[in-house]
Amino acid sequence: MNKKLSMEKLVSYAKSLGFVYQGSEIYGGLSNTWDYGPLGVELKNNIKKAWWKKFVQEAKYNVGLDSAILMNPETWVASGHVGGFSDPLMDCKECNTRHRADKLIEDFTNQKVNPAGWSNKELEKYIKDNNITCPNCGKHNFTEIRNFELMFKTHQGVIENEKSLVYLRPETAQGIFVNFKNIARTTRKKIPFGVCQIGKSFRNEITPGNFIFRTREFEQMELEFFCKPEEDISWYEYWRDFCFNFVKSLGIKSENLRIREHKKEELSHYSKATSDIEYLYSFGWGELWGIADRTDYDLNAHIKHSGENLDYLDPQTNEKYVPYCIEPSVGVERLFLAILTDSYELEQLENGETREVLHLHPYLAPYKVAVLPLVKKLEDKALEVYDMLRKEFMTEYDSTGNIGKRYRRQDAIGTPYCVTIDFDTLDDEKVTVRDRDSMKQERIKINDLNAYFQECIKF
RNA sequence: GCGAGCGUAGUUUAAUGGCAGAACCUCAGCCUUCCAAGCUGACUGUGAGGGUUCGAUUCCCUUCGCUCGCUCCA
Repeated sequence: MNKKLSMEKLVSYAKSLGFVYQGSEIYGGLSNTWDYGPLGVELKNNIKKAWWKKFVQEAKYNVGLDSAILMNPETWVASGHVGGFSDPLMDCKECNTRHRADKLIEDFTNQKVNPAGWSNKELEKYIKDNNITCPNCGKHNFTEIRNFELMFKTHQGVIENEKSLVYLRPETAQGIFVNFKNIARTTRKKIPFGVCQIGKSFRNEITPGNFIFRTREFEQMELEFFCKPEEDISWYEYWRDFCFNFVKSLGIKSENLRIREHKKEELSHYSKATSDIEYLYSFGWGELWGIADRTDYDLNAHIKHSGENLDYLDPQTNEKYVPYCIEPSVGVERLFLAILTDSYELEQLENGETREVLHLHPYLAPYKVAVLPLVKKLEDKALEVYDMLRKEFMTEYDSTGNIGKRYRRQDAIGTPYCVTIDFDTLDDEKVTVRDRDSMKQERIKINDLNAYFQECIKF
């Protein structure tokens, strides 16, 4: 049975093999940034490729998009990200707990006072005048209110006085909503249809952490699926199941996955229904994929704010309406972490030794094949095979140490197949193909290798 | 951001107010005909900055980073 990797072990494993390094390490690092090494970037790219294949190429309803990270700031006013989402927080200096100023007042007055819309000065004054105490320790000794701005800000324009404030997008979804009309017109798609996008997003999370699970810079893979308002629930269920099956098809074990339906109280302001696909990470169950029924909230918000008409005209019924939107949204890094955690095994071998194996789906594996001469004398022939294979696949070549050691090294980075050149190869043009999971071996003609591996790594 | 804890080679660790040691990894050479063999050698470290001291990896301060807890997560 697969023993769960501790996060500590996973971090050093990922680092020492070249999957994930700490960001800016030689300068002492930068909080919660991680760089993807030669193996990490392959795995990450393969995850994205797999998603794109299933959600864009194979799903007949969907098309792709790559919208800009920097958007007109009005976008974020319309979406509600600017304005309603910076919370006035104050810390109790006595017991070091943190509280929302408006909530302190509401609780203190039993909802008789509604501080919504108050300025920070007003909130602070009310708390001081009424001697509101900390609900945790009962003392009255707070810091000043600090607002937590969750969006990254920067400026566009090189000349100081022409600089205008812009934000780094906190979600890719809005890029899709503002292009709704463009896409509907140019693709001639009819409802229902969806738009897929992979891209970086940025959030000033207050509490990042758990390795790459929550970072301030992260990559999302989002689908915004537009449907008739009355069909939202069935499409919501359709995509939830679609996503769940996708995760399983990547090789993640079912017992480490579950679907959790959000209760009414936890739903966000825009959502009618949400479920999370959760994975059992080393720190416990955590959200992997969120599937939300965003209703017509976003398109309506942009209609109101921009004044543009984003109605959809149904060509059959001549009916005009604003479509509903189902959003499955997954973080690439979270999927990466789940896959890495799930595929790791410290296997007990019959001879009493152990080997570390990453049971990655061959489609996801950074290297598909490793070419290994049995001994150094066979390098010339091995390099010929290497030259041939690396035109088709990510291929590794290794001739150091003994053959067993090289097999183990490939097991540890998840390479599904090793090709070994031995002395018989020189006579019969056949090589030994060794399978990572079963450790079984098979003789195959060099000329048949490309076709053989092509079949093996299918997704 | 606050509180607590922690930072020694790529990784795992030992030790010390007075030469920082090991294992694994990596690299080179020898050897090696299918699952981490062996031999020889090499590289690499006290997170950063400042202070106390004859001398600091060790004590003090600052800072950066990591972990845990609290608040937040559109």
